Amino acid sequence: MALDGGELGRSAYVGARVSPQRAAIARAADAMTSAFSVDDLLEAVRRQVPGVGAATVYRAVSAMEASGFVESLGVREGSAIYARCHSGEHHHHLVCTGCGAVSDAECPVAPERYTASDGFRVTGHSLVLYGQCAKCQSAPSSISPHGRGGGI
Amino acid sequence: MALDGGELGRSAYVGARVSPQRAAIARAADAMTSAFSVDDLLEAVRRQVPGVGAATVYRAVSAMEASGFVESLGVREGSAIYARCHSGEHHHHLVCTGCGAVSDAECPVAPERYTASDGFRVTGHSLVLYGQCAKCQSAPSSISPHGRGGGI
DNA sequence: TACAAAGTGAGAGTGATTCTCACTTGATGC
DNA sequence: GCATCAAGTGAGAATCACTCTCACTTTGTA
Repeated sequence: MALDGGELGRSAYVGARVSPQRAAIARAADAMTSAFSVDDLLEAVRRQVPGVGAATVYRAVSAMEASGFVESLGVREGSAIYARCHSGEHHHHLVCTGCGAVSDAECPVAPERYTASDGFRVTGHSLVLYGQCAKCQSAPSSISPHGRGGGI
Repeated sequence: MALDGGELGRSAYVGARVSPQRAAIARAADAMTSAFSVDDLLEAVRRQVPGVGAATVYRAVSAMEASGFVESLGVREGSAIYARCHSGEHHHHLVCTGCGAVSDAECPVAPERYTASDGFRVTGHSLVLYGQCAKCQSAPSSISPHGRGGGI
């Protein structure tokens, strides 16, 4: 990303004020190469801006999620995890089960393959892809999907 | 489902003991027509077996999830929600945003459409489809997907 | 510069989930 | 039928993520 703090802040908090704390939170989120929890983010932010409160980070994460700057990937070890969205388009995330690295992926859902049972009209979906990044393809896994992930 | 309590219990708790409490929990889960929280399940079970502890239901839900009898659909209003899986095959769930009704759906993910970026090898995925059941297609929605669900 | 709205930090509160422990029950072998 | 042991149970305490409140500060705008 080639955005400075101000640009980053404005794209992270669309229609809201960008305080120094929020700018730091956006920078920290942007710097994350893997999926992160609010706690990870808080720790990273406090390295830049000591004294930032947990409530501030929770509020900022909600705002960034509303702006599409980050996306929730579900829950890991009891806490919500997020990933930075580099694309404004509809897309999903590939999460490495080895190191937690996240990258954006095109949406592989083929709407024509829905079984239109019981008159159900599908309007949206939530998808996370799990697998292994190039680095981890010989290492054991540490993150598990919250559903049964197997068998694409 | 045409399974009696014992059959149901054995399919819900593969390789584990089936106590009367667990059988009741499996029956209650089986009777759920929509997505349910542990609290919903606890309430339903207590109508059959008063005095069942919350910890027992949490343990039973974990066991049922491990057996593939139910599947976690993520989080709604701060608590985990689950749906009964009627198919042992790889499948997903259609969740009605109006009434919470859940039905099984074939997997609409087309593996050939992955963008194989950075050498990432995809081994699994977690997908929930949102929309409206036939009954709700003229009513307002109440459940929201945890990610941005739009734009299939 | 003044002002209103929005953001902040601290800490208490809430609620879901897990853990512990003494007790009970089920499965198994004899 | 009985003994044994592992697994399950219920109660309640503990934990932890997250939210809420409140007094104060900062930001954007006119």
